Amino acid sequence: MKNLEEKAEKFNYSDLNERSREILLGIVEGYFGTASPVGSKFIAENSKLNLSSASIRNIMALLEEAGYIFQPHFSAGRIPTAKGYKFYVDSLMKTEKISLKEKENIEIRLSSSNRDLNGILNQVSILLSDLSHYAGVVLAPDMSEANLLHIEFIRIKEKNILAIIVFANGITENKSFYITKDIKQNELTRYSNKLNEIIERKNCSLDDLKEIITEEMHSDKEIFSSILNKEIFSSIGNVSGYRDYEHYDNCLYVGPEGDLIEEPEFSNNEQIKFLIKTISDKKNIIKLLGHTKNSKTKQIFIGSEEEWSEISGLSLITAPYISEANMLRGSIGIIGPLRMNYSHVIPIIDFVSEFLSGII
Amino acid sequence: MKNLEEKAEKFNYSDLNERSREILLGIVEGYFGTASPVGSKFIAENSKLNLSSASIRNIMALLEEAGYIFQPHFSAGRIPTAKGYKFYVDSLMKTEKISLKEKENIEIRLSSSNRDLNGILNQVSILLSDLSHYAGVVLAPDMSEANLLHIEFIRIKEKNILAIIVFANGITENKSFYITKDIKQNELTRYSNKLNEIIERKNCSLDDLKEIITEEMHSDKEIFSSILNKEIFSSIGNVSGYRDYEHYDNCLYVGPEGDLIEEPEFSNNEQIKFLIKTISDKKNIIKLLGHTKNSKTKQIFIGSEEEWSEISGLSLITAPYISEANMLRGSIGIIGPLRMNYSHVIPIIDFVSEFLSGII
DNA sequence: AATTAGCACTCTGTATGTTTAAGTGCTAAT
DNA sequence: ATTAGCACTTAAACATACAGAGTGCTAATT
Repeated sequence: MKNLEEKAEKFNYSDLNERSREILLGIVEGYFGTASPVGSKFIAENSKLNLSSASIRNIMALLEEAGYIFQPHFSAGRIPTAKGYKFYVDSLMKTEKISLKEKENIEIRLSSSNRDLNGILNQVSILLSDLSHYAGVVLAPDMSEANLLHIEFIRIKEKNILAIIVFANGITENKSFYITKDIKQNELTRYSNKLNEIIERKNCSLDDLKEIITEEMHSDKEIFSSILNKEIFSSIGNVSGYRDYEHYDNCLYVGPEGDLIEEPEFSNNEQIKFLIKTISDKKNIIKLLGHTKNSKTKQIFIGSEEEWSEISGLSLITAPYISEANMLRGSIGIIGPLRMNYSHVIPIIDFVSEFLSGII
Repeated sequence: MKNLEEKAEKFNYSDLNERSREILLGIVEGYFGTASPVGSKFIAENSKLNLSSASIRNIMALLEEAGYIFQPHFSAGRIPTAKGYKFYVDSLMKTEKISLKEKENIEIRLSSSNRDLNGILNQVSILLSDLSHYAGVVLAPDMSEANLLHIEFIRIKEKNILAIIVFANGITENKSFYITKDIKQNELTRYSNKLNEIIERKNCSLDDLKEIITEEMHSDKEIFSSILNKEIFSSIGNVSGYRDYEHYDNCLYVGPEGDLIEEPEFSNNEQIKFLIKTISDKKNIIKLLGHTKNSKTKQIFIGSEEEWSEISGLSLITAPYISEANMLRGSIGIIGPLRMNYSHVIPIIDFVSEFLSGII
């Protein structure tokens, strides 16, 4: 059938014609509804197109040849491929508007008085799960560039110091560490007073502070020539575990996946196990969310054998959140089946990422 | 068969005779190994008892009548009931000793320099999962009775204050809140200096501090008659979310359940869903861990239809951890199948709870 | 009196064959 | 260019047969 191949070759992103688009849309949305393969008869009866099932079949053969849909077995209907979903999301889908009720829900749940970073991000992951009925995930921001408000050192016991770092947005980080020589509390206090004075004067980030101190060391030798600088600052230098993948438990928040396992694609035992393992393996999800954190726009990862195989059979919708004032960057996402309700989930992701950007 | 009933009636905890004990042990351990019902022939061949399968069958009928074992269907072997497991754990089991390698592993992984409570408890939950190959859970302690080391108030913005509370063990809590009238930073500093002076003098807990302030208010009106006391103290009064079940996300840490779903009891789809939902529903687990937190000893919850039905089909082994010095109390646990490797898991729970008691 | 060999019986799981329903691709007619 | 019609393919549902595991009971044995 050379003819078929030739025709199919023309089916790329730019020039799927109106009829093919309509049929692909019918297959994707039909599959969303029933979770089972969509046949030509169904399309013939349910689409605007006034065509017989036989004509639909001809076009379906083309769409299959071009890689947008496939048959699980010979006499079954069609299911969208990753390419098919992608085309749907990019060109066919009409996103719903987020409802006022949902908006209010989000605002109420994220306006708690708690300003602890852990608490907020954890809450967001749960919120995303609740709203989408899939699994919400949140990647914590790297705080090293955020503006500081206050630093405090407290002597816990001999040679053991606790650093409390408060950022301008009210978010705090604690870090305890050991030094080689004991320092009394009042000396620590003098040191932190000095740092706070610099912070107030210069309105700077942790990274900035490091540089400034190196300069000022010369002018105020009494305080800055001690072991304080070297040891303390190398310890508090890497707050917010994100940089080291060793401690990746601290930088990814995963909401409950309870509703997700009820989806029909997870009625098979192997698939449910793959789902659980995929969600448990934070490394992969961090990697994908990392992509988005460093980009500036929403991204959609559709897992297939060829691309994003680490989430093969699953879809991950992500968006970055950015606090301009503090240079904070992180990302949020929702993990669901390929057959995800994209038009509902995407506005949620958009709104939450925007709202989160505002409050951190 | 009146005879059977009469004999079975005598089978209670105290007087299972040697032979019955041996057979029950054989069934429990046989079932541990194969995950499928154990028949009389298997016992006849694998136990010390030199009896024919027919004799074994007679006793099995008694054990069944007494409720220690049951048959999933007429011509199947026997499976222990919850009562059977309980008897095994209480009277038949010989616990293994924890290996030196495991001990070292635990010590290394819990000796990180990070003194953040979240970090430690999260790490423990993961550690328990890793060691047991089931799901580790950790209930956070209620900090209201722990001795204080330091309190600090920082003005974030107008009418918005951040309280940093450092406990004597180096664990910190942060809480941001709003007050009705703005207070300048230097007044806040004076106030916290006063509190820290009391803390140093009296070596007290947050609850104690509340009382002391009420007394001292009269002697130092300038500081203590302000709105500081009423508003600030009512805000920092309830640290550590444990008391309010609303925020139960903050007080339970659940380790990865990845290995657990590979157990043969979860090959059925409904069971795997029940497992995921049970583990996701933190409320129930908090309730059970709460039992142990307030008791002083290890506890084993064996979920059946009648008892602990919230974890029906699962087993939860728990132990409290207690820091005598700070009056801190919490509990840890491992969730697994009924057919759990109790003799291996129990020493792990014991060691980890003891070690954790030592470091917090 | 306790134990056991032997046997009929029950139930599950697997293999096998049959039927039904859904859906296709192709050809010939419109 | 479209469609009606048809032969073909496959999965799923159902029925049947059968082997295997394990039981309870009875009669024989120790």
